[in-house]
Amino acid sequence: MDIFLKTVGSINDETRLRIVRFINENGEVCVCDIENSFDMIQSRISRHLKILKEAGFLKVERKGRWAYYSVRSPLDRFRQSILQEISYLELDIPKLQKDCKNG
Amino acid sequence: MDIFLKTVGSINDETRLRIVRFINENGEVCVCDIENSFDMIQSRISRHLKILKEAGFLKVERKGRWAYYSVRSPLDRFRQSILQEISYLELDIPKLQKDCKNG
DNA sequence: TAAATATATCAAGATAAGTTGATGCAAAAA
DNA sequence: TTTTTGCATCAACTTATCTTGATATATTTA
Repeated sequence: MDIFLKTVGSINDETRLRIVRFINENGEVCVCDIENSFDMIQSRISRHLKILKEAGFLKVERKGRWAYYSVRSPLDRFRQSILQEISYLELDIPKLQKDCKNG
Repeated sequence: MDIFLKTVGSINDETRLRIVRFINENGEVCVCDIENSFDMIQSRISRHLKILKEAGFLKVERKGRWAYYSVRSPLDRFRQSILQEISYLELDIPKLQKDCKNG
């Protein structure tokens, strides 16, 4: 039950809907990619990434000083259906801005 | 997007999970059935029923002074998958107590 | 018509969640 | 080794949500 509430709680916020869909559409991105693409301060983004990760939607991989977030795979049936539902929403998803110094 | 947030927001609360599953398992029940079965005050129950109704999970039918709530039908695919997921949860669902004077 | 019953709603207080700015830390560059 | 960069976390504040008790309304019974 707690993990269920964590899961639905994680998608009960427009900012996180936008972030998780951005990552779903763009694949692996680092925090500064998100920071550059969305107009948000970094602590805010880190917070939401953590929530989405702990809810089972995202995974992180650290390389050097970067943290790369992507959609966790495989996703269970329920989270898949949620992601699909999110993909249908009218949301303002920015274009990926790759201004970080990670090539 | 707003209706999506309303939908996931409505299931982001343990009390509502218990109520919606109770109704799903018992079919049509009135507010006082829920009041008698759960140990909750009536205003609290009414509030949660309203939220679940506005999120598209429940419907009401008024007969005399009673308001009968049941799961809305047909339910779209997404809400169906949510209800199914809720049916798997470890939740304390009371037995139906029919102490109201509606037969 | 008066009292009782079933439900809805509102205001006030309590609790939870989101945003911001500051700070800490580790890896890489100078 | 000092500085810079990328990220995480914390405290303070703001905003949203939940619970309760009081009250309102409508329907039924006495």
